[in-house]
Amino acid sequence: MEKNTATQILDVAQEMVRNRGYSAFSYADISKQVGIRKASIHYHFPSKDELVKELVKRYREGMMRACDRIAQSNASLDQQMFQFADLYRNGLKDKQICLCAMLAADYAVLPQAVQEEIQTFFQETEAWLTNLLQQGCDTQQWTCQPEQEAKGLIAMLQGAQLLARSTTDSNTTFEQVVYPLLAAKFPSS
Amino acid sequence: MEKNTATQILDVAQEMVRNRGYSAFSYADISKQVGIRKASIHYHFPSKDELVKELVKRYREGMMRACDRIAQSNASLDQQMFQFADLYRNGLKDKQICLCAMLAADYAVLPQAVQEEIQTFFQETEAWLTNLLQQGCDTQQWTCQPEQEAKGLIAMLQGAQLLARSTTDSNTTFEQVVYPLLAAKFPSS
DNA sequence: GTCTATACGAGGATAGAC
DNA sequence: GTCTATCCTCGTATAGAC
Repeated sequence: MEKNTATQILDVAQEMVRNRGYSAFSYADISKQVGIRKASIHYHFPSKDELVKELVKRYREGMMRACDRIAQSNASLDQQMFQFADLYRNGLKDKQICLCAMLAADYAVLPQAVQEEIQTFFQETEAWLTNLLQQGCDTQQWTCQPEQEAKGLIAMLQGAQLLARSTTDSNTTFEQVVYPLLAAKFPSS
Repeated sequence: MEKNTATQILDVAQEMVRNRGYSAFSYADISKQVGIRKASIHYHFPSKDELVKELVKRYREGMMRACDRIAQSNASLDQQMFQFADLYRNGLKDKQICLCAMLAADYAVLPQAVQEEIQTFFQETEAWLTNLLQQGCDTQQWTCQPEQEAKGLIAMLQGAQLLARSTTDSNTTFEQVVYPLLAAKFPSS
């Protein structure tokens, strides 16, 4: 099954934003990779702002679907923790960081609609993780303050991706940082 | 004592890069704030690449001086830990993140000379922090694997700054994440 | 050192033909 | 839906006068 043009545009745009940020990608860049003219992109996405807003929305929804798949699996809580972290490691392919981490850096230059999507992304992710930690708390597997802990973990995951960018062995860096810490914090029961 | 023009340019440029990133600031922006014409900036910094390279160099050296001041104070190891974290919290004024965190995000579009400066920044910071942790290890105050732990802490600090950007109460967010974690990990002796 | 003037390309966006 | 053609603005950078 072939992807429609709008989807192709979003796919290419996503890769570019994650690599270069909001200000450093252009319709011309997309044009080359998708194989249509600049003007044609405006048919699908009237403005750059619109395009990026749709992009973040799609990304956010995909993230929540991935989280829900984890929650609905039969995995133990600590396994779920690691699967969540894996979302970030797998995202790191080709040194690309999380779309919303990149856009959090670019926050000051984003149109308001996009800023709001970003906020929602982090709120939802944090809420999901808080819920997972709360379960571990309830069953006395882990001692923790779920909300703070959730914020801290997300900070570490996003930060680890950022650091990994400027390192030759990016995957190694990420794993070196993240997995030992998780293993220490969330022992399997 | 008045600042010379080159310093004023760097100061303004630093604020702009930390706010908007490498691609989203221009000579025109600096021009307005410093009060000279675009062309005059080229006298001090022939190209944007040169300017940013100097900027990162200055920032890196300032960071190392700040770290050395901490190390040479009479503070206990855990106090030094908190003072190090404070460098990041204080840097967060006006939601500006660490210059090198921003440029780590922009890494893919940076000229090579700047990429190398960034790498050096993180290497030096990590080395300094590793050394501090090693001391705590040696005196058996903390049990830890200094290198991994250093990477993890820096990741968390940079990540916390990033998250704090897209939050209304940025300082609160940062402190909520960072201080409880430090207090737990590095109890005062 | 700073200015004016200018070159030249890239960026986002629109109009109108097909 | 996609194209060509075009507009206008902004970006980096240079030349040369003061």
